[in-house]
Amino acid sequence: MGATKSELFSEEDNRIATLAKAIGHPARIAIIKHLAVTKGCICGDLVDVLPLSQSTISQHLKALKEAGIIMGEVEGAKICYCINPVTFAQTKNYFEAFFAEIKNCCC
Amino acid sequence: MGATKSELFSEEDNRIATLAKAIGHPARIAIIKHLAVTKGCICGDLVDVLPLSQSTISQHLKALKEAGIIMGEVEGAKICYCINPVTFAQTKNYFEAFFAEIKNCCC
DNA sequence: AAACATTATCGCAATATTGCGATTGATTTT
DNA sequence: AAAATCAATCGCAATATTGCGATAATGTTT
Repeated sequence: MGATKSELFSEEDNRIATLAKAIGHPARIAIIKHLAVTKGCICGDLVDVLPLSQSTISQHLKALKEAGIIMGEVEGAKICYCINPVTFAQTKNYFEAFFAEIKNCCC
Repeated sequence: MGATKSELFSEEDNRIATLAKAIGHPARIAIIKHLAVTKGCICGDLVDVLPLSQSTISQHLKALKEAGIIMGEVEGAKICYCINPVTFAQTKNYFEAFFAEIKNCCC
């Protein structure tokens, strides 16, 4: 196989897993942090800051965009990427709810 | 390639990425939730509850254990898995700090 | 219009992940 | 001791991810 059998799990479990997976790479963490500090920047800026090629960074941006964590706004030839405030707040809430739901322990 | 170049990123970014990655699968979310509700159970119980094979669930348990999110205690032939309260609290803190660090927006 | 800047995408290779059945090793039960 | 239970691991196949260079597509400058 190799593909996650997401149809076997709840919407909720899939949603938080998808968000966590999107965050689950150091480059994407670094991208999110940089977007937060700069309050939005273009891909080229990230290429200057991160030790990865342009095509690789573009792919990570795509992954974050598909998960709904960031968004891009066209500004002529450039695209200004920034954290999507709405969905990022939702993401935060999902994680908070998840961690609150656990808070138990142990054998 | 195919391998993440983690040596190029900060300890902190790698740590949260590793934790997020461990959580980034619906089966592992479901496992964590079940361990929380039952306050610990054996692999066989998870096999009864989840629509995956024993070997697959065993692998997911291994992944969660390696990330430090859960731990296993030998009880004769059985192994009682439960959330590791210490590291889980740390995980929660990491995510809280990460989300707090962002809380900005946008272009 | 030509040169340039910017970013997405394609094609490729290497590696990782997901999932399963079968087997193994260990403990319990009968 | 034999049979049964439990969970880890091996081996395999399918798919996904990571990363890069090259190219394409679009807009900007000169």
